[in-house]
Amino acid sequence: MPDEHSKEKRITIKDIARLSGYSKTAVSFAFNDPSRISAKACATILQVAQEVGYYPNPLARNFSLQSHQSIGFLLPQDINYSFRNPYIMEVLLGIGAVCQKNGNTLTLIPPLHESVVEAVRCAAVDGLITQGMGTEMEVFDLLLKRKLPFVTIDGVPSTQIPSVNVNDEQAAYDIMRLVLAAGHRRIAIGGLLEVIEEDSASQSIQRTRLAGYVKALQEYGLNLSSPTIIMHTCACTIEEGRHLASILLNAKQRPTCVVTMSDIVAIGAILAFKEHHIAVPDDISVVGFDNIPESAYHRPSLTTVDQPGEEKGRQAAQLLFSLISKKEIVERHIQIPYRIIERESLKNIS
Amino acid sequence: MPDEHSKEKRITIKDIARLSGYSKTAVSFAFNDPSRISAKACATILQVAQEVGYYPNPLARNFSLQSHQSIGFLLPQDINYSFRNPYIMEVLLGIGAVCQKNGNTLTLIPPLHESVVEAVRCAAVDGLITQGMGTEMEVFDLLLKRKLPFVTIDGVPSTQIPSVNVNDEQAAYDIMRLVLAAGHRRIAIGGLLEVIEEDSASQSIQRTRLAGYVKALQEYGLNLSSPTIIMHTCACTIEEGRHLASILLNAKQRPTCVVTMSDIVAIGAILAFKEHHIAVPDDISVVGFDNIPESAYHRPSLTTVDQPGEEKGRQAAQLLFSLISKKEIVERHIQIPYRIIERESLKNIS
DNA sequence: CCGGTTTAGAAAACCAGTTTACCATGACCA
DNA sequence: TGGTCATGGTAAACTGGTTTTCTAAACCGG
Repeated sequence: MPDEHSKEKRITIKDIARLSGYSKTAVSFAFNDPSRISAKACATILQVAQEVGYYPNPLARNFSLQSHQSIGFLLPQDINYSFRNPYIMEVLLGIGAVCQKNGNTLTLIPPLHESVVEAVRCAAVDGLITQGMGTEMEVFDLLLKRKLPFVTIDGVPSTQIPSVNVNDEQAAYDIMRLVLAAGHRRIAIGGLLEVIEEDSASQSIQRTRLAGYVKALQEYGLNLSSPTIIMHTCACTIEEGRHLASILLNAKQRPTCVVTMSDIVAIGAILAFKEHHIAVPDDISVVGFDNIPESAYHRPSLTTVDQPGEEKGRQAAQLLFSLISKKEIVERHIQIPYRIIERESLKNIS
Repeated sequence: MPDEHSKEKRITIKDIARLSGYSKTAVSFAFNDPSRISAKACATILQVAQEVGYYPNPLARNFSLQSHQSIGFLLPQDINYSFRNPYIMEVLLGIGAVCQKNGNTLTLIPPLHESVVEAVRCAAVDGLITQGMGTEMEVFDLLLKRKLPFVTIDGVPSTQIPSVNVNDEQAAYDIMRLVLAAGHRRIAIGGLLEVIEEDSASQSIQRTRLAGYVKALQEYGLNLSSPTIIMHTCACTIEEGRHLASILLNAKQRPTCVVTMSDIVAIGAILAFKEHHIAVPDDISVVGFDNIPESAYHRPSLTTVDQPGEEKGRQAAQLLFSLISKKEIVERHIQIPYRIIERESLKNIS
């Protein structure tokens, strides 16, 4: 007898029905709607359940109710990528707070077998939130086909897809104007810039921001092809920020300011500059995007765009729960205010 | 007609069976074990499924398989508490990486109706990981009753419960010795110290660490009742760290060193000291525990105990998956090495 | 050409709840 | 005394898959 409990079966609602002398229905009501049965019956059933340690099986219950009591957060890449970014943690915190309030859990959905689509197919959630996804039509099509409600954060606006964003183009415009007004003309831009190829099928928030940068540059007679504008693709990690900086250090003509699309990249860049004894902002200015908490404490503190991640998460989750419960939706496209935060990392050189 | 699709029912395996001319069984095999049916049948079925956009319902599938394809992370308190602590994020990252590798999702389980027990009852997961929970017997009893595999991180060791820890007592001893060797005798200790009341029913990791502190203190002829030792209860948040500092500022005899049980608390304290123009470490030393990434970047950098959160998460998750799959368990109590990290925040005053 | 094995597929059981539809019983009332 | 209604409870249907068991046909060697 290798396992003395091998015969032991899980206790089910049937057992409680048998033990208490009532029906399955009665047991179900005892747990879910006591008013449907007499107080005596309810007490008896709960008593029996208590004694044998029974509680309705969550899996069966969810199946029967056709609900998971959980919403998902789709990780577009490897978990390392998202979790190392404090901005995303802020977003997650906001989402989590709403989940908690609504008695739901929050399911983090990493790519399955390296595939986001596969993960979405199998996602056991009542709805989900994406962050930073461009127009990955395969994913969205699948979600629509599965009739799974979803909300995008930092996705591409102006579609039928419910979204939460700041006005990214305007924010990008504002910060680039600030940079230009500070006298910078040799400017490096770091972001996921493969989108630059004018392939309109691959929209993304980075491109939206780029449009804002361009608008500002044009007011100063510059554009992305100007010889003093350096563009470099760079994912949102601290390492990529370091890498970006090292590239720029070796550039023939070093830029006077690095405009990044993420604070974490900006901080990575600053760390690398420091290691090479390039002073920020005296030798080179750096600006970010997001305003993560660290940006205020960091030395030098970071000039950046404040977008409230927690608030975005909260709003997205609230919208998602509205969609799930088919409540009347007031507004499917939520825009959160942003603020330009001027701090130490941008120096006026004019 | 308010909803033109109101009649529309979800497509099920039955529909595909009917449309393809095969049985439910065949359809199931087509998706899960194509070798059980002919290539032709499989192709036909998948073709039909593709056309109508069918994919097995995850909820029903999980129910049938009696598996959630997900493990849980139990948030012992409000989500704000955990998510604001980078150490816990490190742990989560480690857990998440293993989930991703195993094709599972990671479910964050906040308290349900303010109750952790209730949350555990309803948790739709195959197993779960707790962090920083003391001997909350109600929760553990419930888990055992539900036969839900689980692993504790930073829990109380020396029980039958699978656990992942560093040697907390030894680590606490080591860092306190370092503090004492640096000449400090007026020492404040910040942690969840309600456990000090000798109520052995309420064990916790904080108490384990306290034992290590006491051991070191005794070697210098001190103990927790010595007039120069100040104890103050303090949860693991940056605000509590600030609060701790403000308390100490008003103490009759200010300590020369603050020993905290968490870097986040240490950083909070340093921020508050700074605001009151108390220099760290010149006016007062501070040491932490965890060695979160910020501790290295912070000014002053933090003397602390390095415990690899990500590694702990990874090990715990691996252990949990072993438990779930009933694999032979090599070791149910994993101890991870720690290191004392000497940096700027502790000053030698002897 | 016969008996045994393999293969392809189908029927039915199973997972563990919730919910609908219905049936007693007794009270109340005309 | 018969009709209506409220109460308390039950049987059966339903959620949508997977898996076991079984059968018919194909295959195969002697």
